Amino acid sequence: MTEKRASIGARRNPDTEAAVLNAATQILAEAGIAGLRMEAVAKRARAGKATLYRWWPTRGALLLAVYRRMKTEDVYADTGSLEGDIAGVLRLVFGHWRRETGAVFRSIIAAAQVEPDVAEALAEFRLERRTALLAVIARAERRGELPAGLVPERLAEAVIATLWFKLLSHDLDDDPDALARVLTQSWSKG
Amino acid sequence: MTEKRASIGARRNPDTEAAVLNAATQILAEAGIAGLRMEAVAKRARAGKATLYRWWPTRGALLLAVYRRMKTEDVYADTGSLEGDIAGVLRLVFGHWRRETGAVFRSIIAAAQVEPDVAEALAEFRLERRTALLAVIARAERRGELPAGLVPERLAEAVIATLWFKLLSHDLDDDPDALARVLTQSWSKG
Amino acid sequence: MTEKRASIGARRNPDTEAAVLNAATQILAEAGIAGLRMEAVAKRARAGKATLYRWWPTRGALLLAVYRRMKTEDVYADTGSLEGDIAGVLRLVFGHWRRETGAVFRSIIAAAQVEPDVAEALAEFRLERRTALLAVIARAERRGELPAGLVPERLAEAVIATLWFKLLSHDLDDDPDALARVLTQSWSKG
Amino acid sequence: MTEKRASIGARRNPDTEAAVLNAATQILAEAGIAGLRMEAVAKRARAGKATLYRWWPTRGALLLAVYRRMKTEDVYADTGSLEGDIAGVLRLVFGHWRRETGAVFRSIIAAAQVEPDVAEALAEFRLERRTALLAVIARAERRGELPAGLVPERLAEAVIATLWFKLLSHDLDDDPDALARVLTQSWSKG
DNA sequence: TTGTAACCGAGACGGTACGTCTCGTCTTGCA
DNA sequence: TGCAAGACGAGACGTACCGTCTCGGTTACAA
Repeated sequence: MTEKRASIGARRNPDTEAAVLNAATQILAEAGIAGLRMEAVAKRARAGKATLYRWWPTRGALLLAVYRRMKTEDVYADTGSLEGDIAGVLRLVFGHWRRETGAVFRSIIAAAQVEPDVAEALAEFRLERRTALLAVIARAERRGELPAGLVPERLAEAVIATLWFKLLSHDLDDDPDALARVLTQSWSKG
Repeated sequence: MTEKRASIGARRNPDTEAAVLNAATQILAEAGIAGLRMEAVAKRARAGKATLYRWWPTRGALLLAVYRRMKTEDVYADTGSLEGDIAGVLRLVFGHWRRETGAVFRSIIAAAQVEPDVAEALAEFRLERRTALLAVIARAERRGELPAGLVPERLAEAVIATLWFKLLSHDLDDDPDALARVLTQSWSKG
Repeated sequence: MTEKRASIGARRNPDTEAAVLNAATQILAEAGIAGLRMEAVAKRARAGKATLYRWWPTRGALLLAVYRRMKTEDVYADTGSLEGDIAGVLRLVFGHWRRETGAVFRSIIAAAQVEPDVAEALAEFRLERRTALLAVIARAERRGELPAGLVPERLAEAVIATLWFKLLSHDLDDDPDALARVLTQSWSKG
Repeated sequence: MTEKRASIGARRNPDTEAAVLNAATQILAEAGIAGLRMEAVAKRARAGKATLYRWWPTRGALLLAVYRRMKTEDVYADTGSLEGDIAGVLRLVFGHWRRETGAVFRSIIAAAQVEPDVAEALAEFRLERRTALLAVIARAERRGELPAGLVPERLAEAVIATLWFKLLSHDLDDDPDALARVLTQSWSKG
């Protein structure tokens, strides 16, 4: 990393952005969302407060930027069955959240209740996840696996609801297979 | 309202408690959780800040007290079928939340991510609801309605997950019947 | 001491008074006048705040009561000369103040700048001391020791001024003989 | 007056300092030291409390700043005799104190009993005055006016003691000439 | 003998001020 | 010329005491 960042002209300095996001990520890890103070982030990043406010006008904006940088592109593997695929999704997301991003996403849900821009971004995240899940369900449909009457959108939402609920309940160690079984109602097929 | 509240001796004054909870409820309605400042509550209730902190040491404690006072004892009607019963539960809770308590409960979920005491109380609420739902499911079991393999606790949790998700997604006007159908997998019976 | 003091009927309880003054004295010794809080005195004395305020309505009143209880009746010895007598007075008062009452009297002077009742009591103390000093000077006059033109009241005041000044300057270890020499102008006689 | 003061960059704003000291001076004049509350000063000066505490961490520091700004450079006139010079000093100081600074200096003496930084500043004031008085006495010595055995430092201290005593006794209207006569023992020369 | 009056400890009450903290805005001076 | 540095006004935070009050109980004295 450059020892001394400064202006690179009349445009955003990527070094500064990186320093700020790193600082915010560290602080989040150390002190949680309650410790994520604009002033502290600026100080730790050796950035001016004005600079911070210029690019991330609210705590929520900063939070979102951190999360976006952490988020990896999930690829949902094909296990050959809907139940297995859903279990895979749960396992994958729980894994990410347990390792690092869980606390941040939890904070985003909390912040979304207060800051409208975060609420908007959260809605967008939800839709993104929904789209990905619909692809998984469509795959099962192509396999002819879907029971009659199942509405893909409803199932996708139920999966997201389960994910959020487990995150907010601090219960990310629950069994993804059991959860997937409930969601896909496999008992009805026995 | 009493013109003059004050000490009634070396013990808690119920008038003061009522005044504080009323003030907090009003402020929550007017300004949301972000406007729920201890200072503002004390001022509006014409109570001293020390009094406030004596009985409700954190914003979360106050929030919980407000919610507890608003909460009515839900009685889940017997509709004759599990799907109908679950739909009834969703309809009832959505109704309450839409009318008044939704914003407060949303705030509680948000606050629970920061304040441990709120988190604890929220966990307790969750268990309470779970117990009530298990009673509904047990009723269905007695009717011989439950599919083989269904784990009541899992279903109960799925219902709560749906409730929370819809609350946090500001989607309390969704169709309870459709949601209940997904939760109880009625398609498998068609 | 009685384990539990309480009312002894419709009259003042001397045990309570003693407990309060003891508590106040201890607190003054430990924490100075800044630590002399009504609340702290009541707690330490195991007395109710109402009781405290009934008998000592202000901090100043309490301060005065403590000082009055500590003050001993000074007897100014006859050394045979005015200068010696004055030196004796200084030595005696400095001794008292150094040992214990100095801090309290300093607090009284400070409190007198704020609370009128303390100011009044301080004026009274001043007069008391003046009277005692005038007796010493009168003794010298009877010995024919007084220079022509000396106004006894002026000398008495100068002695008190010196006492106060040394107390407020935290300089109670200064030499009483040297001070007495200046006050009685012995150089003029050599 | 400027309508709106604010930051002038990363350094102290003299306008703010002036506003604060003006506010403090006014409040002292109106309500005395008991009314000199940090909160009130901040409000009246339209300054933030943080700003106040940044530059004047204690009430004593504020008091000192006010006094220093009020203090004028005393020039002690040469009357041709020691007694006259001392009388002049007393008259001059009494005059200042009567007009305006007396209450403030009294407050400083009181505050010095509680706050160590004020005590320190007071000691400094004392030394300053002592030095000025020693110059007056040296002038008399050059005139050959000083009695044998007179210790200039002792006389200087006696003058200061008299000044303080009269201030604390609210007796600034006493006759400077009579006081000077006692201090310089003119009776011994008659 | 029985009020009843004043005392007592306790501590809740509405308040005020404290000193700290964070916010978001603003200049300035350095690089 | 863009950024770090940080001063600024504003005001909420949680704490500490203030002086007043009511409580429930105790004791002494008057009726």
